[in-house]
Amino acid sequence: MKAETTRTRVIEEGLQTLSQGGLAAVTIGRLAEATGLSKSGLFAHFRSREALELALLDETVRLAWRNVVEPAMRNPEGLPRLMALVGLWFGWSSRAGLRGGCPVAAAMFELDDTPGVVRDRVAELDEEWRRLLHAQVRQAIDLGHLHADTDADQVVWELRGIYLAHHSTMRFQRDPDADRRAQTALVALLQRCGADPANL
Amino acid sequence: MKAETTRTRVIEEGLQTLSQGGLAAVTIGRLAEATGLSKSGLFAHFRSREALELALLDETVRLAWRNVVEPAMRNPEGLPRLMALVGLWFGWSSRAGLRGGCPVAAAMFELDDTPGVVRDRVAELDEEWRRLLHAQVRQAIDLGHLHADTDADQVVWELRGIYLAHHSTMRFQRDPDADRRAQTALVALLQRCGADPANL
DNA sequence: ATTTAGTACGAACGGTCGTGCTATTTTGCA
DNA sequence: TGCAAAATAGCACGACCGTTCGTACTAAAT
Repeated sequence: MKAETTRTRVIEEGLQTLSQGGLAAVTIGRLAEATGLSKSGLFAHFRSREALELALLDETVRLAWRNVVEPAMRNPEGLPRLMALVGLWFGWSSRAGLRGGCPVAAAMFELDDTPGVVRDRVAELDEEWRRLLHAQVRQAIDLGHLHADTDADQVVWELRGIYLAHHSTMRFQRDPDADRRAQTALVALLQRCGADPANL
Repeated sequence: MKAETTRTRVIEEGLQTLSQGGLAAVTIGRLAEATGLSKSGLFAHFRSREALELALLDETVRLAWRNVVEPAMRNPEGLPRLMALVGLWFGWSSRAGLRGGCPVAAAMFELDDTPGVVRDRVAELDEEWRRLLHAQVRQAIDLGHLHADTDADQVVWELRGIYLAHHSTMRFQRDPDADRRAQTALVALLQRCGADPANL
């Protein structure tokens, strides 16, 4: 099964391209050249461009899980875990070794009017992520780390806003202040929900 | 000068395409077909694809100015004008007659790793917009509508986050709750800066 | 030892892309 | 009304797109 090696190489290379230039930049020709394969040789591994894109999304999930979710889950439930999760989330793609930005965020803006299987998958990932965030906020509320009347959905929504602002500040403006600004916004959001400032 | 008419028609059609599918979707062939021109006939108006893209960005600015900035400026200085500006900003593209999302927001995510004149222009627009927002926040502070120690840059940064979250909620998830969530976040942000709740 | 499956290649397909060059039509003015 | 100029069409180009095909070579299964 030498294919596994090759496939992995292709997907790793493709993930970098996806991260830097979005889905549109992942063409079979360029990917073949970058990996030293022929177009048809590479194509045989996926049998369609759509399948390649889905494979790349899957790999993105695995990467994010390893780099964000798993380490965050090692923290105690409630606010500490939420803080860890969000802290690992913001800017995770560079720490995961990607030379560009978050593939899912980019895909969301790229596909907002392009129906299809890939868009559907991205929507799924986004929803799963929101659910994960929601669960942590919920737990923080239940444990009394946040006000009982906190609107968890609103908190998740605003966290996404901070993430997107961080993403675009970092990747488009290339302003490293993004981290500080995001941290400030995060602390303000959680304090508004009654978090003890000492735990932020 | 029949050209003016035709050019206007092309740009209007192109703006819809740009709004719905991003810069990548604006191809000379498709645009020619949509306007009933020949590829070369349309091409003659702009002499390069880059020039066409820049022309579309210019038109976006004119549209945003008419639909967002001008009406907002008719409000009294300080917090009222800031509130009007932000209110007109969120979701402005649909109210301006575009069938898709904000062209600038989409371009920012599309071009984050693609250097060139177009990217530079988008960066300029983004910066000008932040300056405009900043000026309004600044004025609200000077007029005592917001706390004197308010960090105007931070406010602008978070406003952008709310805008992006609103944009993606509306256009990708197609969730009309976006308006309510954005309003909630906006009110919270301004209250944190000492705005009188009666004026929100 | 022979068949089978996996892996990769080169060539070619119909399309679309942006961009030139040269006609032809249409327009606005003397 | 005639004519120069402006506006548009027609056609061709090279490049790249995703995809298919036929064909090797290799490793595993029979």
